[in-house]
Amino acid sequence: MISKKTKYALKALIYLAREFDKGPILIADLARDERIPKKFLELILLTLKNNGILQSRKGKGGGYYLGKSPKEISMGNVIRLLEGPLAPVPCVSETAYAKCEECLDERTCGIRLMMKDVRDAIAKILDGTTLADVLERTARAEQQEKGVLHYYI
Amino acid sequence: MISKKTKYALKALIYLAREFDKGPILIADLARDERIPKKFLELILLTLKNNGILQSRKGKGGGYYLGKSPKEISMGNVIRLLEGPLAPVPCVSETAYAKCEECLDERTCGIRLMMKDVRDAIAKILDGTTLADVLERTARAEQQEKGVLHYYI
DNA sequence: AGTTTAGCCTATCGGTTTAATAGGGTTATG
DNA sequence: CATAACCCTATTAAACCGATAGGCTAAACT
Repeated sequence: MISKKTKYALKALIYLAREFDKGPILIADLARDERIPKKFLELILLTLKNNGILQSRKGKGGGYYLGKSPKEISMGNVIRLLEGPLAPVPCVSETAYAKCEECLDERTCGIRLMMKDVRDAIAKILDGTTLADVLERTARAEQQEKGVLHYYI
Repeated sequence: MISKKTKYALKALIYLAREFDKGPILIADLARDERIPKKFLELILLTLKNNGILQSRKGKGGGYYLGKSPKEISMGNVIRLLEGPLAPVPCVSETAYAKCEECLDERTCGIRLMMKDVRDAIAKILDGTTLADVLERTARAEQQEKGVLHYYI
């Protein structure tokens, strides 16, 4: 299960994507609208900024905004920043490989082979989905909901 | 990342599968051979037993053994017992659904739609892999290693 | 220049989870 | 009936999570 921190980050990014090209957004506004503890959100936005996902401006009229287009921000990238590697065991991670201490022979470990499949499946989806894709799916689902509502009323 | 507890469980199951139909195995032997803290292993084997994966016999000549054939033990089942739901967010879990507190409209949440894909991909692999499959992949990898070794010697 | 605004940074805290240990209790078998 | 071996509850230390506190720094407007 992913942490609240990561969920907050994703919600913040979606919020900022919706306001893309409309100038900086205040932490306070974002926190209020998405019901995220302000001080906690500060830390999250800061790490996103330090990793090139976001940019910021200080002082009056400042705030946070996307550092690049929603099409260039992959969910895999964001989740790795906040949650760590996608792999279920360190010995199959592509971005943060580490030997499993308790493993005797990594090359013939059956668990590892299975977990590699799992990691690849997760990475394929998360690295292949951009912030723009998430927005689009949301918009499509909203359209569909409206259609269903109309039908029943 | 999965916990040590789950890794220990998987190693223990593989060990017991190798000794399938050869009578009960002592916790102490398993702990020694797989380098798992004995008391910790006791708890793990107990929960596996309480969930029908293992069986045990008490008293002299006792020990643990598989409750069913390796072909009937799915990795998904085992991992869920020790690690909890496979889903990355509770709102897409099939076995332990729960509403995400912070979610305003679940039906149109783009994150949820993406996470559902992730869950399905993970579940497809883990529920589709049995203990017997893991043993077989290990055996195959060992054969290949031997072949490579032979070639180089 | 000075003041306000708003992000930047470090430290801390209570609560929960993880990994491991302790210490007996219970049950079946020889 | 003694003993081997599993069964069960409680406790611990360390790590992590979610959240908060409090000041620092930089930018902008007057």
